[in-house]
Amino acid sequence: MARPLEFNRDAALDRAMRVFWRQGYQAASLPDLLAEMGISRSSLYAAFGDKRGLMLECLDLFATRTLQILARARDGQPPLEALRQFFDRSVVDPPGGKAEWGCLLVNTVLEMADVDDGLSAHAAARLAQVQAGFEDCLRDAGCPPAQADELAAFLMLVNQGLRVSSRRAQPLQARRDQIATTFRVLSAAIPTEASST
Amino acid sequence: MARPLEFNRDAALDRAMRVFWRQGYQAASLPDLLAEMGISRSSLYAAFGDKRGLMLECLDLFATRTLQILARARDGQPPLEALRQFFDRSVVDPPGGKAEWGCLLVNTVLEMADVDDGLSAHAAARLAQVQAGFEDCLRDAGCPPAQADELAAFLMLVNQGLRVSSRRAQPLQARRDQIATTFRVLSAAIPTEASST
DNA sequence: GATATTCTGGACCGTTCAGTCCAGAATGCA
DNA sequence: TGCATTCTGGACTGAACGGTCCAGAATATC
Repeated sequence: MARPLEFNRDAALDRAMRVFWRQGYQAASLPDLLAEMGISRSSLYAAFGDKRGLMLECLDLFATRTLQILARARDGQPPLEALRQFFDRSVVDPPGGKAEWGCLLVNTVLEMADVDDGLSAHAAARLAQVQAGFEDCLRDAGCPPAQADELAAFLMLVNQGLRVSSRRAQPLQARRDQIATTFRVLSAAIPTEASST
Repeated sequence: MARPLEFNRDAALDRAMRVFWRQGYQAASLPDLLAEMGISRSSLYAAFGDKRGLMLECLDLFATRTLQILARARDGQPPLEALRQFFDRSVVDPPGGKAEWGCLLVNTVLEMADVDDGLSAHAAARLAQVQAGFEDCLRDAGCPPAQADELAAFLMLVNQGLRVSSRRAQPLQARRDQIATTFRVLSAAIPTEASST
């Protein structure tokens, strides 16, 4: 009944996600977050509980966005080509800056393992959802279930590796080559109609 | 000329490396390190400068050990089989506990990117040395130079991915399968005499 | 055994952290 | 216009951080 306005919660969450994405959970201080989100301490604690709760929501948001990117790539395109496009996009799309930030889920799994197992496990679970998305895609491409499972795990392996590469100083072309190698090698292993090249 | 004894510097460094390996740079507090190393604050600062200097030495130690493992695997064994053994060992060898800690270099590249670029770059440079070791191995296996470069990058990609997997809750068998898939797929791509399977 | 030199335990420092709290600003309703 | 209610900036708190310092323990030489 009074002062119904706040800030835009979704926008603030999006900003917070970028801070965690770039700096990691521990190095993202409250002042860092507040400055980027453009709100004050009280507002953050009222809206998100605490730093850890905010992080959990950021992990969910990141996973949702990742799954959306995959779903969009699948729209009206052969499944293998969709996967290739997903990987290409993941390497080329810097969030705005000049340097890549990798994958928030991968970053968090590594940073928080043996530090906050709950956070690490939460990120790992979201990563498993993405892997399930790969598997779905491969079944669509004609893989028998057992092989779809195996190759989805392999694709997740490559995805994880790429996200590490993107935080090393490697030039963009090197990562593109790694993707090309992966799909060249992968196409040869799939007994269905292969994608281009 | 007086009190020449200290603690064993190498042993202390080895202990410190394990703490950084398990917990990461930021979460490893001085009390954590001192307790594990069994020395006191003064001794640490006298011997290693500061926390960051200690970390740099730990990164070097880890890289040296990793290269030694690869060199030992190459001894009297076909190069491709040596690579496979290197990966198998890296997955099976837990440092003592029940959970895997991944790779200190990979962990550090991710954790410290955009937080302490110097540390991240140092770890990345050591990772490049390991990649050069892969490349050397592949040339030995009969790969032409250009392909050795490409496949070494691919192997490093897989290595990075595996180190992430090992910090997720995935069962050991899943990671073994990922390695098997990788080498099955890799063998098909090498135009030399392939390794077993 | 005395002394000079080096090492070590632990108290101490300023800084920064995540989280709490309250006074005051802002708004919907009457 | 005035009140009830909700939001917000910023001061504040206790704890933990990395790093410094010094008094005292320990030893090689004489």
